[in-house]
Amino acid sequence: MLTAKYGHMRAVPRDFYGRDVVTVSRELLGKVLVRQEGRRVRAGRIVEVEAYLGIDDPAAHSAAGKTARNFVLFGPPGRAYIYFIYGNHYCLNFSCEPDGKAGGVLIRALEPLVGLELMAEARGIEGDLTKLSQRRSLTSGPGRLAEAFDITRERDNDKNVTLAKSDLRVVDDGFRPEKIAVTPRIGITKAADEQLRFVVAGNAFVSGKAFSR
DNA sequence: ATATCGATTATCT
DNA sequence: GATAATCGATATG
Repeated sequence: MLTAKYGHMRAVPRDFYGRDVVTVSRELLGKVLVRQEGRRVRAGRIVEVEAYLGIDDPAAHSAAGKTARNFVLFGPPGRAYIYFIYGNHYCLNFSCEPDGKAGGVLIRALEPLVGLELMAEARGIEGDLTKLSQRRSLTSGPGRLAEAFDITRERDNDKNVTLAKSDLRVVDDGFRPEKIAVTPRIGITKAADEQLRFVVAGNAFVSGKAFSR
C-alpha cells in the first residue's frame, strides 16, 4: 500500500544537510516530506525551494546573528526552522551547513503524493481533488504547505527531520528531477536579484501562476 | 489574466 | 511603531 511505502522509507541523513546551502537546496528537489501520525500519513514531493545563506545574505533571517527566533539556523543540520509571517502563515525551512554555521532552505512547494484528503481538511478546502487546480491549491506555496501538513512553530520548530521516528521527516524514494530551473527568490526586498530559487522544471505544483488548461 | 489590498502578530529598531 | 521568506478576496480589463 502506498502509505506504507512512504511511511517506512529511510530518512535522508544528517550529513546530507551538513553541506553548503546551495548544494542542499538543489538536491532537496525530488525528496519527499512526510508527516506521520500513527496510521495517518501525508507525503509530498519537494518541487520548489529557496536557499538562504548564513550571515552574508541580507535576505536571510540569520543575517544579523543568532536570536531567540532564528537559533535553529545556527544549530545542527537537518532541523526544521519554522517562522511565522504576516500574522497569518508558518513557513518551513531546514537548517544546513555544519553545526555552528548558519544557513537554511525554505520549502516553497510540494507535489501532493499521499494523504490528500488530510491536507484538504487541514487547509479547509472542500473541492474535487481529481482537479489539478484543487490539488495545486493544497501545497503550492510555503504558507499553504505548512498549513496542509499542520506545521507550526510550537509543534515543529527545531525538530530533527532526519530521524525515522520523527513525525515530520524527509525521505528519498529515488526520484530525481530531469531538469532544475533557477530564478530569483520570491517576496523579498533585500538581495532580490540573487539566483537562489530552485524549481523542478515544468512541474505543475510550483507556486505562482496556475497552468492554463 | 493581472493588479491591488486587507488580514494579523512576532520580531526588531 | 514598522516591517515581514504570504494568501485569498475583490476589482478591473
